[in-house]
Amino acid sequence: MYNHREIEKKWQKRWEKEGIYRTGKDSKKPKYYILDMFPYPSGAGLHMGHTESYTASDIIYRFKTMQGYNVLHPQGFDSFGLPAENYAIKTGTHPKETISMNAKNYIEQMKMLGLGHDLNHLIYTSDSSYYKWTQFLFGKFFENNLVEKKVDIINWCPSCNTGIANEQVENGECERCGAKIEQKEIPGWFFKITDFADELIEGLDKVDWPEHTKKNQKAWIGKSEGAKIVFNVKSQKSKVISTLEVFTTRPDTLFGATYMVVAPEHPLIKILSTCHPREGGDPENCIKNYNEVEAYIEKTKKKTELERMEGKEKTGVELKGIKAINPANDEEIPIFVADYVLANYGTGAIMAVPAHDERDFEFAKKFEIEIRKVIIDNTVIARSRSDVAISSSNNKTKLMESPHSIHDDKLFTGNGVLTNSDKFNGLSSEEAKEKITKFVNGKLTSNYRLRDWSISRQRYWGCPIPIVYSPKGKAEFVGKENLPWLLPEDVNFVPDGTAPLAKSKELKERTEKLFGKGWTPEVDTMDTFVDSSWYFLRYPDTENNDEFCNNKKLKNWFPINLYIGGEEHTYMHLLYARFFIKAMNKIGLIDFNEPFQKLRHQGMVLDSKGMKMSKSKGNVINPDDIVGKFGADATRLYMMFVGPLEDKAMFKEEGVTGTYRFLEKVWRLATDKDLIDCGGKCTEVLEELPSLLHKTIKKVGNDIEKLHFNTAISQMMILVNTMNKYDSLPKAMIEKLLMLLAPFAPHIAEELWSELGHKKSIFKQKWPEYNPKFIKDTKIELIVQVNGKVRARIETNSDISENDAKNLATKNEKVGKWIEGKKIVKVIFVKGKLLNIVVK
RNA sequence: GCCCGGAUGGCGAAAUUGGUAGACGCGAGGGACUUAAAAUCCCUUGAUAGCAAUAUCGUGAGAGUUCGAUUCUCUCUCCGGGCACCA
Repeated sequence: MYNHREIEKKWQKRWEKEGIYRTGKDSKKPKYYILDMFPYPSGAGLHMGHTESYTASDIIYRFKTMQGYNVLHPQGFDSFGLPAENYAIKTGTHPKETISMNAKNYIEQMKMLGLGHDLNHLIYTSDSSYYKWTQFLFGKFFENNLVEKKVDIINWCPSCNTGIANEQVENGECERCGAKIEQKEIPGWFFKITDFADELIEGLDKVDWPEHTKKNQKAWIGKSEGAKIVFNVKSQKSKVISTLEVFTTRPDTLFGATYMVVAPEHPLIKILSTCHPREGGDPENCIKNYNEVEAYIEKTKKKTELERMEGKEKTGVELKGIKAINPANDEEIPIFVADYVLANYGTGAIMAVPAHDERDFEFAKKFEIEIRKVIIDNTVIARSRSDVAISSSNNKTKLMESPHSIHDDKLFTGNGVLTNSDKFNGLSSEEAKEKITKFVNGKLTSNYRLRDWSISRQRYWGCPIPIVYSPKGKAEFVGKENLPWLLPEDVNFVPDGTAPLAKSKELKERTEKLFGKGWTPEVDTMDTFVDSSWYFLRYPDTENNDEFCNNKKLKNWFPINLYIGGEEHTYMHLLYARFFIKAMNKIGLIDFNEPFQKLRHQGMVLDSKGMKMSKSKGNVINPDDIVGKFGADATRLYMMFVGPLEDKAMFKEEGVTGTYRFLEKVWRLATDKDLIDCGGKCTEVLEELPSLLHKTIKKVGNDIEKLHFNTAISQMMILVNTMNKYDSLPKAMIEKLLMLLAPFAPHIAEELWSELGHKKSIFKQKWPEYNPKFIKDTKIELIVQVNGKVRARIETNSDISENDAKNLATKNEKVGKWIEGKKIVKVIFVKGKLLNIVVK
C-alpha cells in the first residue's frame, strides 16, 4: 500500500543526512543555475503560489542534475521589510526574532514539499554578513557617481512616515499600508537608474524572456523621442526675464503653439512670484495675479491623485503679467499653470498646440485660446487629390485651403504635412521635426517615463545607508573597513515622524568615535528592493568574508540559466536587478550585463471558483493541509498538472485526488506486477510498450525543457495506464518510468527505486535516453479527406507513396460514396498522415 | 482611454510547421466485485437526429486567405491584468 506519510518523511531525512542537495564543487560538469525568487518570511508561511513555482524549479533542478549538470539551486530570505517592523511595533517582538521564527517555518515547509534547495547556503538579507555587501555595493555606486542625494518631490506615505518609490504607489495609495500618498519635497538618496534607460531597453533583445514581459518593461521605461526647446519669458516691460524649457515629441507643430503650461510645482512660478526692487526687479516684472495662482496651486496640492483622475475637466490659471515668446515666429503667447501638466515628467512645462493635441485642444476651447492648424492629414490630402483630379483642378494651394481652413477647430493628432509654418510649409512632419528644432536652437533628445530610484526609507528594519556627514554636511561613504555598518539595536522604532535610526545613541557615538566630533550618521535605511537586486550574486559564495562573490565563481555561475517568479515583479524587482547588474558591470565588478538569461513566470493560484485567495475571504488554502492529506508528491504533481505554469491555476482538491490515484497506480505497477528480468531483450517481450516508453522518454524530457509540465505528466499517465494492462512487465521498463517520474514525485520514485533493490539514489542515475528506432511507427492510420472533410481512416504502412495512397483511398467504399460521379480536381498528400481529394 | 494577456465539453485542459478538435485528469451516468459500503476495475460522456451504421453542426462573434483554419489576416464582443492627463 502506498503510504505517503511514511515514505516522504523517511526520504526527506535520508536525503538531508546524505547531503544530496549540496552543490558540487570544482566540478568538470557543465553548470546550470536555476533560481527561485526568494520569499519574504511572513507569518503566514508558504502559500500555494510558492508551492507551484518552487516545484517547477525543483523539477528543473532534479532533471538537470540527472542530465549530468552541476546545478546551483539555492534559497534564501528577503528578510528586511515592513511587516516584521509593524509586527514589532504592535507586539514588541524584535524583527530579528520574528524573521528567524518565520524562516524556520518556511524551511520546514520547503523540506516537507521535498524541495531540493541547498539549505547549507541560505541567505538572509537582514544578516550583517549579507548586508555588509549591500553596503559595499552602495559604496561602490557612491564612489562611481551612480547614487546621489537630492531634494526631490517624492511620494510620501503619511502613515508609514516614509518616502516610497513611484513603483510602490498603487492607485494613489501606499502599496504596503493603503494610506493616501502625498507629494513631499524631502532630501534622499537616489540610484541613477535613468542613466541606464537605453541599456535597459536594448538589453532585453538578448535575453529569453516572455515577449509581453519585455514589452511591459519597455513601456515602463517609456522612452519617447522629441526635442527640448527653450522659450523666452518676458514681462510687461518687454524685457526677457526668464526662460522656459519644454520637452515635446512634436517640434514640427511649434508654429501652432499658441500658449504654454507649467506644472503647479514648476520653479518658474516661485521665481516670478516676488519682484522686489532690491533683487533688481520691479512689480512690472512678475506674475501680477500671484494670489490667484497660489490659491490654484494650493487647491491642486490638496487634491488626491484619485480626485485628479476623476475630474478630467481641465483647470488652470493664466500667469498674468508675463508672456512667452514662441521662438519659431516670435509671437507672444500666454503662460498658464495647470495640473494637467506633471512636474516630474519631461521638464514640467509644455508648449501647447491645441490643434494637434487632445488635452491642449480641450484646454484651449475652455479658455478660448486660438487653435491654429499647422499639420494637414496626409490621408485626407490623398483623398482630396483624387477629388481634385476629377474636377481637373490639381492646384496645391487650393487644396490646402479647402476643405481645411487654417483656423478651423478640428483636432488632428497624427503626422502629416506642414502648413501655416512659414518656410517649413509643405514638409512632412518627420522632416520638419529635425529642421524646426534646429531653426530654434533646440536639441533633439529622448525623454523617459522612468524616474531615478528613490531608496531612502525612514524606517528601522532595513539596511543602514553607509554614509556619514562631515560637520560641514558633506556626505561620505563610511569605508569598506567599517562594514558592516551595523543596524543599531538601541532604537525604539515606534513611528513618530523622525527616522528611527536618528534616535540611536550608539549610532551617533559610533560615528563620532570613528570620524571625529561633529560627524553625524545618515539615519535612513534602504528600500528593501536594494537587498533583492543582487542577492543571486551571493549564492555561489555565501561564506566569503572578503568579497561579495569570488571572481572565479562569478565567471562560472553567471548569467543565471533560468529564473522563475511572478509576473508582478516586472516593473520593480526585475528592473532594479537588471540595473544593478548593468551598474556593477560599468564599474567593473562583474563582466556580464544581464543577470537572467531565461525568465519564466508562474501564474496566480486561485481558489476553486477562480477567486484570489485572501485571509479576509477565508478561502486561503494552506500547503501543509494538502500535503498532510495527499502527500508532497501528489501535491507537487497536481500543481504541475493543473495547467501551463504561466497560466492562472484554480486549485481544486478533487484534482489532487487524481494525481494521488496516479501515484497509487505507479505503486501497484512496481509492487504487484510480475517483473521480468529480460536483460537487453525486453523489447521483444511486449508489443506496444517499447514504442510508447521511448515516446514517453522523449516527450517528458522535451516538455520539462520547455516547462510544459502538464503535458509531461499526462504522457506518463498514458504510459502507466497502458503498462497496467499487463500482468508481467520488464523490470527495466519500470525503472525507466521511475526515473522519468523522479523529478516530479521524488519520494515515491526513490522509495520504489530502492524497493527494486538499488542502493544508490535514483537522483544519481543518468536521465534515460530514447531510441529513435522505437519511436518510428511502421503502421499508421491514413486520414482520407474529401474536400477537407475526414471521410475515412485507412490502416496502412507509414511510408506509403502518394500513388498507392490514392489508389487505396479511391477504392475505399466510404470514400467512394463522396467522389462518385465527381471530377477529381486535385490531390493533396501529406506523407504518413493525410490524403485530401478535392472534387468538383 | 491606452498597453499586455486570454476566450476550446459540465470543469481544468491538449492539439510539432496550417493537416484526425477535445489527449490526460476531474466530475457525471451505467456496470463488475461486495451481505453492504469504500477502494479498485470495465464501459459511456461536445451538441443534434437516429436502434444503428452514419450525417449535420461545433474551438467567443463575423468576414477573409486556403484543398484544408483552434492555428494566419482583418473587424467586433466579452473576461483578466497593468498604466492612466507621459507633452
